[in-house]
Amino acid sequence: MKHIAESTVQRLSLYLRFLEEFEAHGHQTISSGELAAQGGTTSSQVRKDLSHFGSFGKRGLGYSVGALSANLRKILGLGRQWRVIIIGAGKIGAALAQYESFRARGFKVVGVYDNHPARTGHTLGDVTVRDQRELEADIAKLEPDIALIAVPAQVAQQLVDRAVKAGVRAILNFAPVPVHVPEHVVLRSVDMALELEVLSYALVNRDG
Amino acid sequence: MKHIAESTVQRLSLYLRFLEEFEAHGHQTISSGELAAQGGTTSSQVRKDLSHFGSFGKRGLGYSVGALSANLRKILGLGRQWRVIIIGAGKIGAALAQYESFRARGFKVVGVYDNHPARTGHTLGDVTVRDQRELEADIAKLEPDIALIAVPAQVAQQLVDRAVKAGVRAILNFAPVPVHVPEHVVLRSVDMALELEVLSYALVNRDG
DNA sequence: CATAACTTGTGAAATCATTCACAAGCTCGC
DNA sequence: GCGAGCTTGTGAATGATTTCACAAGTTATG
Repeated sequence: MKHIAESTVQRLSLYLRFLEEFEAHGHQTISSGELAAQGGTTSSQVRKDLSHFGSFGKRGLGYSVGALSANLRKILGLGRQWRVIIIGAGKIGAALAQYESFRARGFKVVGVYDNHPARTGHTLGDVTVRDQRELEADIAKLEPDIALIAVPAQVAQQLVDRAVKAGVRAILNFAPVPVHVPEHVVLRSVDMALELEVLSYALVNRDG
Repeated sequence: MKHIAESTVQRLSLYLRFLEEFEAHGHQTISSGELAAQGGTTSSQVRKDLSHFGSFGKRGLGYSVGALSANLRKILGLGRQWRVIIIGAGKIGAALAQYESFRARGFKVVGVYDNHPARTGHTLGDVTVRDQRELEADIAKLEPDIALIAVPAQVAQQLVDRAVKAGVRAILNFAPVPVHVPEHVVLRSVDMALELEVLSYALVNRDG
């Protein structure tokens, strides 16, 4: 398959959410224009995005809400439950461990790790925070697909390295520092401080 | 000034961090290649990014670490302290209220709001959670520049609308739903569930 | 001073993403 | 069954971003 832009994948994920809302409201079909309006994009964009994966609509009618959701779930790999561990049980890590939208979308937190004795042993959601020294053994046992990194910037890279070495294939980094992973590992980052700086730039440089 | 791509602004923000680290290590100058290596980009990219704003380097030598940081801080609008309010004091909102990297970068949390009686009155960092009914009056008084939205998806849009109507000019949305703002307001979103779905896609569609 | 070794700044080229525009297909009403 | 009214899927055009390639400027050395 030809390479798909990351921005396309993000939009597919949004489309799926709107479809689920539509489904809940009992709608049977939806047009590219309606999907576009929700996500703040254009109908052409929606059709182009979907066209990379096949023909899901009916001309003159639109898309079947149920069928398109099913296809998007398949494309996005959401047919299964993904196993997630969280490294770092500070404020952010703890919040993520209990974040309802993860569970709702099939991402199950199977482990939380910290190296601070005051934090281990406590229960967050339905897992107990364990010592970071258990990380490698637990990854071997629990076989998580994804690790969320929620530790201070200075130690983020070394914990990414440990998780990757132990077999994790995808990393979502929340530490405010870029981290590096080998070719075969998928990486994304959420840098909240950076987002604020982009807002700062926009406030100071109102262009339009 | 010609319009600057958002991706450029994000990179500038990263460059600034590296420069500060370099500064702390006592280095005087840095080349575009060294800056690029840190951020996982190319030296051309670094030079092109900076060239939109002026000529900051010396041929043959590189960039003065101190001078370039100062310029980037000015470009990004980080010379001042920004006032931030957080709407929603659940797990995520509470974690954001105490997030050290915000403060470190000049973003000061001046108010936190929730409509849940069990949450109001508690102190997070150095502000006390107040009732959401105080929102409009407080915005008029505190004049925050930026509002972080950390409420459930169903009520995100209405709180964005209230904040905007009361005078907030920039929104950082953490609710897992797209929200809409008028022309004159700056908006960015952090959608953590969506990030996981992009990872899911990448894991299922290993292309390269 | 001349040369070697670097490094910037920047047009031009290449790549990537979005928008346009329209033929083709479907449904409905009569 | 036919025309009117929609809507998709998609090549072509446009627009945006990144990479390339190199002239020009700087430092260091002898």
